[in-house]
Amino acid sequence: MKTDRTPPEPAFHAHDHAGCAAETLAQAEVIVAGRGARLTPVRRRALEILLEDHRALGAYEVLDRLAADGFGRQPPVAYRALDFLVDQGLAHRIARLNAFMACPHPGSDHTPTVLICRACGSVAEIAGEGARAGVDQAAARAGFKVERTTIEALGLCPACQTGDAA
Amino acid sequence: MKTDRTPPEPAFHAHDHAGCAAETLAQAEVIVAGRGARLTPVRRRALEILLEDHRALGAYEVLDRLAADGFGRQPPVAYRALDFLVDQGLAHRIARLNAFMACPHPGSDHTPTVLICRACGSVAEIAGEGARAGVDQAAARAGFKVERTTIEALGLCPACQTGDAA
DNA sequence: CCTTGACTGTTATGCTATAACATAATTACG
DNA sequence: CGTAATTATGTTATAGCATAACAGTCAAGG
Repeated sequence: MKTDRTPPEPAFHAHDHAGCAAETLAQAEVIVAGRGARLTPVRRRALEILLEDHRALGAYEVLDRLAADGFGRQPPVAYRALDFLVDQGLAHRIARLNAFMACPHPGSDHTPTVLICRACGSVAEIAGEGARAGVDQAAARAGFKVERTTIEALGLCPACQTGDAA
Repeated sequence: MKTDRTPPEPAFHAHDHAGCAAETLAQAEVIVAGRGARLTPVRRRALEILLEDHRALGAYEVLDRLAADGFGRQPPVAYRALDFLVDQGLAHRIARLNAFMACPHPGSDHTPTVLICRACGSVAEIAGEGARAGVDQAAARAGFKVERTTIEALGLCPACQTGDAA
């Protein structure tokens, strides 16, 4: 049995994506069940859609896909499924993009840092504990108590640094 | 003449706000002039509006205020003024809130960390260099080249930590 | 059963943001 | 100056993101 976490640089490298998605989905099942919540068909399908690619998808993109699969075609259908996934820690909302991505290693409490490639649009999540510590420290000096952080970086992924650096 | 910067914890404390706003506005004039850009009436007024309070304002709030002052009443009026201010570093967009705040210490190149009080809605900007270093370091391990960061924290400001901590 | 609560679906609406184009003001320069 | 180029303002229209409110459905437990 395989219980170890994806290594801390899961992001922009070629990998067995079908396997990576399947594994994450399996983890999701376990996590949700363990909490007494239900990974219903819409929710599961929404997660599958997010897992198809390491990109961020807008709610309406997800909605279109869900509608095509026979689910409802109204915005709340997508937003509810996505909100559920976010609540369960199975997906993240990317504030800068008003979009959503699957969490590549759900279950562990974490403070994600999201890396967004401005060239190819791919999105990766890395451990943000270092950055989070910096935020906490600076906030503490102002007497502020941090509860949640949004840490996102825009830049160039490894593949896109060759050539189109402008 | 006073050219020194606001100290690095400008945020949630009582202060001479009229003076703080006036001073920031004066700095803005200098900065903009130094770049050959123009702080036109709408732009100046938009900045004044943002400076009135240490809060984040939505574009449409700013728009209403501008319209009341005789400027145009259509969204692009506000968005253009706000985009200008953001470009010049005189204001920041807060991704989490889809809103804007005046930069309390414009002119210096900085990586702001934005602190958002979920209780009173006040917003403060603190130096984010520590957090930024954490982001850069973690990103470098993934081979990602960071260009811009969005670092925002939601929590409780000093004043709101007494009592309503729930 | 049948009640309760959770889930899905709908209609309707509101908020956020930008494209595209017309007019006016400012600046640069011959 | 005066006129061309540029920049800024304003408008209409539309696109994109998100949620409130309500109706019907389904599953689990008493």
